[in-house]
Amino acid sequence: MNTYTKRGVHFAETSDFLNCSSVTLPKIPRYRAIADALINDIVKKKFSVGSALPAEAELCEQLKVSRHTVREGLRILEESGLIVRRQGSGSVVISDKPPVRYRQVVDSIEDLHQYGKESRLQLLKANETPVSQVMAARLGCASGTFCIELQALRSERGEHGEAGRPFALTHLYFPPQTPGRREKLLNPSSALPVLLALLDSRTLGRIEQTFEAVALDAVTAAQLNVTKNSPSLRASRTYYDRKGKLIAVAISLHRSDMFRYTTILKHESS
Amino acid sequence: MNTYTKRGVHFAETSDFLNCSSVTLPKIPRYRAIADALINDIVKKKFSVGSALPAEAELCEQLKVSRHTVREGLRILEESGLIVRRQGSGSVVISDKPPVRYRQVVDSIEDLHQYGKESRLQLLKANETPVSQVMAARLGCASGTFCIELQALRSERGEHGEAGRPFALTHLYFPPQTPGRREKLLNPSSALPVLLALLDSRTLGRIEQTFEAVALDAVTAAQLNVTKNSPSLRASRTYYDRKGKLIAVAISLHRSDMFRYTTILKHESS
DNA sequence: CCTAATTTGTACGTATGTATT
DNA sequence: AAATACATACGTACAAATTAG
Repeated sequence: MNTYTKRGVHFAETSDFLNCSSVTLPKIPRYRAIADALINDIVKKKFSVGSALPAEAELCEQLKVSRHTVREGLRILEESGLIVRRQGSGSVVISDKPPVRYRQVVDSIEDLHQYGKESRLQLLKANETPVSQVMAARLGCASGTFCIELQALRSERGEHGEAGRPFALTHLYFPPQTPGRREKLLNPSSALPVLLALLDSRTLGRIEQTFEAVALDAVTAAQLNVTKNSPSLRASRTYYDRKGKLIAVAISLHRSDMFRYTTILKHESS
Repeated sequence: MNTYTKRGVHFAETSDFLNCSSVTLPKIPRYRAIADALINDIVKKKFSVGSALPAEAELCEQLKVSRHTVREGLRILEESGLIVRRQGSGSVVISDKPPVRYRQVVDSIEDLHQYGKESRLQLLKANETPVSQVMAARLGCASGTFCIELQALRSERGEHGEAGRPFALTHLYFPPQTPGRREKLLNPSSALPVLLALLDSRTLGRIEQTFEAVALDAVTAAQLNVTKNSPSLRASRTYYDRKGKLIAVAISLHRSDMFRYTTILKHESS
């Protein structure tokens, strides 16, 4: 195949099976056909990951279509995560995997936690403790420094808003905070609003959650009103803001008979 | 606000703070401003869910911009899941929630199951059984009809490819199949390839998975080499094809000390 | 059932702005 | 500073789907 280099990046000629412009395809729009051809070229390694696609103007010429049509096609590749487009620079291939993906969409934090509106969060404790070695690693602070630890209980909501049966006990750990926020987090009356603000969708950028089954220790079992060694679903979540900075680590233990976690994954429509 | 009805749907005037066309905004493109204004109108309930947005041509007039610009703006609303656009019909508001979403992306089925390449799947049993009432509901077939049940064990992969310690026991249930596929699934030597083909990314459209903690019964505990009543992470998965037809139900029980499930959710960049 | 009007989809052309090289 | 390349934005025309009558 014909290849050449321009402005420091490697180029290649596009697939030319589109140039048979006399053939009128049944229903597929031109921009879709262009996208398919380019995707085909990428998965067939005619454009390797890291190399640039021909410029839009060049594609127009090669494919004998308007720039609008080319851009519409490139948009598909961009949305599929195959290329990135940068003004002044060009379009660069960033992946050669065909766009087969499944995704779980979570519309809100409440959605993520799946506790539902029929539950009630109650703050049990708020204190400052020296972090253990394991937690230090997870919180990204030196072991021995003081972190803020909150303990909260989530219960069914009764008819009149009072707490019903408890079903989840959560330990929350915060890395060292600014003095103002530290005060608020340690004060039981102001901690909950601050907590909700910190874990709000406007601040959150990424959440990592891990599920495992554990046997409950005696203390936690008592708090959840079950017998010692009952099986429990443990959800460990690490919250990061949009810049990637760690906000908090939360570890929740659930009564297995009252809580389960469901996700729905859908194939991305092409 | 001024409202009117046309072609059976309720309309309202758009926010007019964009009409001050003499004000040149610093950096925000016009299509973005139009999108923001429309989103604002939707969350402020000026357009209620289920009602139609003004036609593109009308928006052009109201906002004094070209149709291209309006369409670019509407595209943002569509990608955010706030509206659907239908040729010949119009754009209808389908949600008034601000577009805050998190997504988990799973690139493949292996990714979904998180067993890794260091594991080995071994078929234990394959038989046909009358479905219980609960399974009948889940499989969408009449209770009493025969379904195919497979039992498989997933183990660590040893140095030479042999099975190491087992860590997951999976029960698979298939609704009544065509005779040909039924034979293959019941034959231990051909079942695995068929299974993998059925749960391939080309056929799968949707997966629903639920996690909960359970205490292992004596039989399963023995198969996983742990003591009875050990806590176990149970993953129940229902697989559907792209048309929404149920393919199979799988229930996996895991050794809690050898398996946990992690998902990473990222905020969708706007 | 058919026709006309409406509305979005596709596609062309052109010009200018802005970031990168 | 100049050339290159993508982004934004104007305009026009026709196609295809839907809806109204």
